[in-house]
Order: sequence, then C-alpha cells, then structure tokens
Amino acid sequence: MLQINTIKEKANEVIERLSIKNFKNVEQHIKEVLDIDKLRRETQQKADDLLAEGNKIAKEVGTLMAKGLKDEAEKIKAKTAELKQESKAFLDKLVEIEKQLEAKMILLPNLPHISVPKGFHADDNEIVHEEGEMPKLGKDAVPHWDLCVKYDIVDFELGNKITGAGFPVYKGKGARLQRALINYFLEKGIEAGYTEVQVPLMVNEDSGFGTGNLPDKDGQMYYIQEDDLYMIPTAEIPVTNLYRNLILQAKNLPIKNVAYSACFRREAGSYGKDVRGLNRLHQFDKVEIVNIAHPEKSYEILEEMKDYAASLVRSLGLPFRIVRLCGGDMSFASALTYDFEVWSAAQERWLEVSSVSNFESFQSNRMKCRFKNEEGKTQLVHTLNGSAMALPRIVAALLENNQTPEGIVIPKVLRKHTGFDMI
RNA sequence: GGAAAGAUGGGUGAGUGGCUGAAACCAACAGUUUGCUAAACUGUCGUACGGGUAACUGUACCGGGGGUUCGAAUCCCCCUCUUUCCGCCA
Repeated sequence: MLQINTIKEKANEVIERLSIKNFKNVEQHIKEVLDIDKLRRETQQKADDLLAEGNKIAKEVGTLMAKGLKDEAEKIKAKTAELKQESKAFLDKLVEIEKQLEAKMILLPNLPHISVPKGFHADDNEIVHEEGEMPKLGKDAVPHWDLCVKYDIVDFELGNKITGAGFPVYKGKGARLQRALINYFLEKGIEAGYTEVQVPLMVNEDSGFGTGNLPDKDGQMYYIQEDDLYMIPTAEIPVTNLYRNLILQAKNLPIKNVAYSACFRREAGSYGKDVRGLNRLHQFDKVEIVNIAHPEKSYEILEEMKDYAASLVRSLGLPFRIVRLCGGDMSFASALTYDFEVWSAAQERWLEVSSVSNFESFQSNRMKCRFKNEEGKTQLVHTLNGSAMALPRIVAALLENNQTPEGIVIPKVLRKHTGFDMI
C-alpha cells in the first residue's frame, strides 16, 4: 500500500508513475483519495476536540466527588450526555471515512521504479542481459514431456489419478533430481549469506494481505474454508510475514532468508502449450530468497539478488536472459522486477524460472514492518524477494537441453547431490 | 474434542473504577567516570493519527470487537489465541 503522505506531497509524480502501470483513471482516483483524506483529518480534529472536552469534565467530576461536592458533580455530569452523543457521531463518521480511504488506497498498485519501461505485455519487456549458448539438438530431440515418459521420471498420468492435472508424480531419478536441485539451491543460498528458514505452507488472511497477494490475487490461491487458511503460492508470503508488525534495528538490516517450499497455484484461466508437461503446475517446488532491507540499500541489494540468481542458472549451464518487466507486466506490489528466462531447446521457447523484485515500502506498509533509523525515527523497511529458483521449468530445460542419444546429462554441480551423472 | 487458567510496552512482570500511557527490573540508547574492555552512576526510552516551522500539544491504543459508567488496563458480553490437564495421534 502506498503511504498517504507520499500521495499528498507528490501527487503529480504519483499520477505519472501509476500511469506507467496503466492504472485507469489515475487522476480522478488520486483526487478522490486526497479529498477523502482531507475530510478524514477534519473529522478527526472535531472528534478529538469533543473527546478532550469530555475528558476534562470527567476529571472535574472526579475532583468534585473526592471533595464530597456531589451536587456540583451532578450538575456538570448533565453536560456530558450531549457531548458524548456528538463525539460518537464524529467517531462513527471517522470510521466510515477511514474505511472509504482504505478501500481507495488498497486499489492503488505500487509505483514502478523510474527505470521501468512503459508497456502492456511481455513483448514490451526490456531484455537487459542474455547469456549462454543455445544448444543445437539432434533430429531425434523431443520435448521434456516425452523425455519424462521415455525415462519414467515424471508421471503426469499418475498424478492425474491421485489428484488431478498439474500435480505430477516424480519417480526414481526424477524424484532424486528434484531433491538434488532443492539441496543445491539451499546450499548456495546459505553460502551467499542467507539464513535458512522452514515455514508453514498455509497462511492466514493477514499474511496474504501483508505481501499484497490478498485481496488482489484472491481466487489464484487454494483456500481451505473450514480453517480459513490459504495454501501458499510462494514462500515469499510466510517468510516476509515473519517480520510483520515488527520494529527492527537498523544494525540488523539487511535480514536475509532462504526457504524451500512447495508452492500451490490454482492457475485459473491457463491453457494450451503453457500448461504442457512441467511448464505450469498447480503444485511445484521452489527455493525463495527474501531480503528485509534499509530503504537506501534496497536497489543495491536488488542488483545483488539479480547477480546471485544469474550465478545459479549459469552454474547449471543453461542459456538464459534477464528481462526488466514493463509496467503492464509487473505485479501489483512490485516497484521493479527482473525475470529470468531459460532457453528450453526442444520447445524452442523461453521459460520463466525466476522473478526478482523490489517492493520498496509497499509490502512493509501493509505489514507494518519498520525499523529505527539513524535518527531514532521509525521508518518502513524495504522488502525484496526472488526465486532462486523455481524447479519445474529448470528441470524441463535441463532435460531438453541436455538430452543425448545415451541419455540426459546431469550438470556437474548437481552430481554430488543426485548421486548419478546420467539419466 | 472436554476442562481449567491466562493474554499488559523489546523481555520479565505490577496494576481490580479517577492520582495509570501504565510501577519495578532487564534489555536498548546517550552521557559521566575509569589505561582498553567491563563495572558504576546520570539521563532517555511504546505506537498510530491530528494541530503546530518548532518547542510542544490533542486523541486513541493494556489480545480483537461490543457494552456499562461522568470516568475502564481494571466491571459485563462475544470472539481469537496461548498454556496446563484429559482424550486422540505422526
């Protein structure tokens, strides 16, 4: 959520930035926000004044009673009834106004960073880096879903039987490859200074709200009605919310966490080649990195995270590119997002395997995650996170790119984790 | 699932109707002193939203919501959570 003071102080800049995200009727929306806020302040002032008077009288009554002047006390008591009614009216109005303001504020997405390009679709994203050689596959090369069947490592049919489409069963070397990747990514994260955490796979509504997934992405998360819990679509939610409602010390920043988790996504509305094989699943594994950062350091840290993610893909020998998302392709909460895409040689397409974002104070404002700055003032932290990495598409690309007539070659760095070098 | 007890500031914990936004201690921060460190001493030390250039000041907040009262951390009602015991169980 944006801060009302930002809007108040820099309305024009806010309008300009929001239009990069293609937010509709920006000017009207901001004007309404400012109007409601003005009304809010006036109403609070009136309510406070009335309450102050009431408090004063209550004190006087107390003093008179203590002195035994009961009649005097009764006399001024009478005055309070009216006061009470009046202040109650303003208080009710204030609650109503605050609700209105909140409702308006919640609709505003985060302001995109100055470097975010205009645009509407993935085509408008800016390629900032491209690296690695695209492998030339032989004539017999096939997409990963065929390889999964050929080597019996991922069984989509079986998952279908047990649960449904999008819930594959990994078998034998397929299962071991998954576990190897998770271990590899976690270990790399720890080497890079991240502290590993294991977090719940279900979260409550407050957590979903804190990171901006609710109410924006309601309907994309699996929801357990009986207990009012959501299955996490990413470890970002539980990990970031670890720091909800906290005032941290500047010297403890940045806080760096890495977490492995299964992720659950309903993916309502997806179809076609996008969902074939491992391309898009309802349940998948991911290692996530989260940074809680000093506002002045957050963009420096974003670059570090980007470089770190790049080092992971590079170490696996996958050709990849990094794109800076355009305004229209960015998430609601993000200020700047880099997507990582690996080249899937048999499908001949780029697959998104990681997304690294700076949310600035958008999430921390919702979560009320603050820190004491150098002047001793409380200030919102910046939050960042990134996948490092999401497994299925990495697996898809590895299988496709590394296929040979003799089998699928496991990247060197993974071999000590898999215990085999060939599928 | 059944029963009981509880929820107070960063922590421990006092507070059962006005003198309490909240004792005390610990932690933290600033300073004084002392070769350094430590110790001792002094001071500061919750959050949010208003008003004010500022000093300062108003209001609200003692798990959440509602109520009683001139006045609520304190009394009443509802909810949530925690702990302990019993039951069940990886």
